[in-house]
Amino acid sequence: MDWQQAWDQLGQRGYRKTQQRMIVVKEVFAGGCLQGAEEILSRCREKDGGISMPTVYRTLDMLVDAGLVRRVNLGLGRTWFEPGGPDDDHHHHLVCEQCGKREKIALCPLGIVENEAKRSGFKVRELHFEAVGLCRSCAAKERKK
Amino acid sequence: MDWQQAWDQLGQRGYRKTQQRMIVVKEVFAGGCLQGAEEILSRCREKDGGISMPTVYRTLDMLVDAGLVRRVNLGLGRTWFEPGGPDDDHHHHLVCEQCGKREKIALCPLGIVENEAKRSGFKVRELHFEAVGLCRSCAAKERKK
DNA sequence: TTGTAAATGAAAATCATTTACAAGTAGGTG
DNA sequence: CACCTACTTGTAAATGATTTTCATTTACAA
Repeated sequence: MDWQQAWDQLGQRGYRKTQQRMIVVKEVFAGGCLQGAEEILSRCREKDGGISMPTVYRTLDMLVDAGLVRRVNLGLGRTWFEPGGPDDDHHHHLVCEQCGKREKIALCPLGIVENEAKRSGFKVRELHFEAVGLCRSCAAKERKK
Repeated sequence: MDWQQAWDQLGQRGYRKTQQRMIVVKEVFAGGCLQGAEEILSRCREKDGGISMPTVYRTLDMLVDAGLVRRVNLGLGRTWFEPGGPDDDHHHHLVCEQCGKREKIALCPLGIVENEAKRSGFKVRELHFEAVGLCRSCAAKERKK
């Protein structure tokens, strides 16, 4: 999905088509995975002029609500965003607690979780699934100490 | 493990045995799973008198470091703690985003994640794995709207 | 063009968590 | 036991991401 399709979807949901929102939507869809709000803000400002942080957050909220963007939580006190719905090819990460490097991991337990959840009538909306640890090079450095 | 064993372990690690730390350790081990720092603080104050928030956090940090308590992140802007080491019978949760109810889930993908991670030399230390969604009763209410 | 509900930015508020620092204390030493 | 000193404590302030408030502006239906 490109930003224009997302933009149309927002329109269909009754959101007003403002200049600022368009800028944010464009930038989020231009970026890759795991974009921070701060980073999105500065890219918006660089390329397109005035945008405020609250507007970035508000637009991200509506994109997540609309199922156009995923909110990713790595348990490190910050939130990341990436284009794509919850059912798209979402993926998870190995996060190095030393250097912050993030590696994609192919594995996703969403299916089995949904099955398990179904038993108690629980409806899964978001899956937080990230492994924190040490990447190869940081693990090597650690061993030298 | 009961609180006294944990207490001994802290001693063996060279931590000083202060009144305040003992109170916190007692309370954390008296509580169940997913205790918030705020909740731990107030229980400590109720039963044992003066303790400050920084001391609670500092003690929790050392318990986690010592592998006696787990830090659980549900991606909801807060951190939970529960007695038990990372390798004990740790478990994961279904978290209702509406009413906050948390159900244990038997499933744990730690093994397969470790395998997957090993391929790139990544050493897993902590697994964040929680599903957020709607519990049966909140899902029912949602449908009525 | 106009009215109005929705959206905006600046500044302030939140809220969990952490830090700085002065005052207090555990626990080894003589 | 008295003393020393590094480790701990509590208070108050800092932090940092995110959210709210509110006066001003804007999209868009009529």
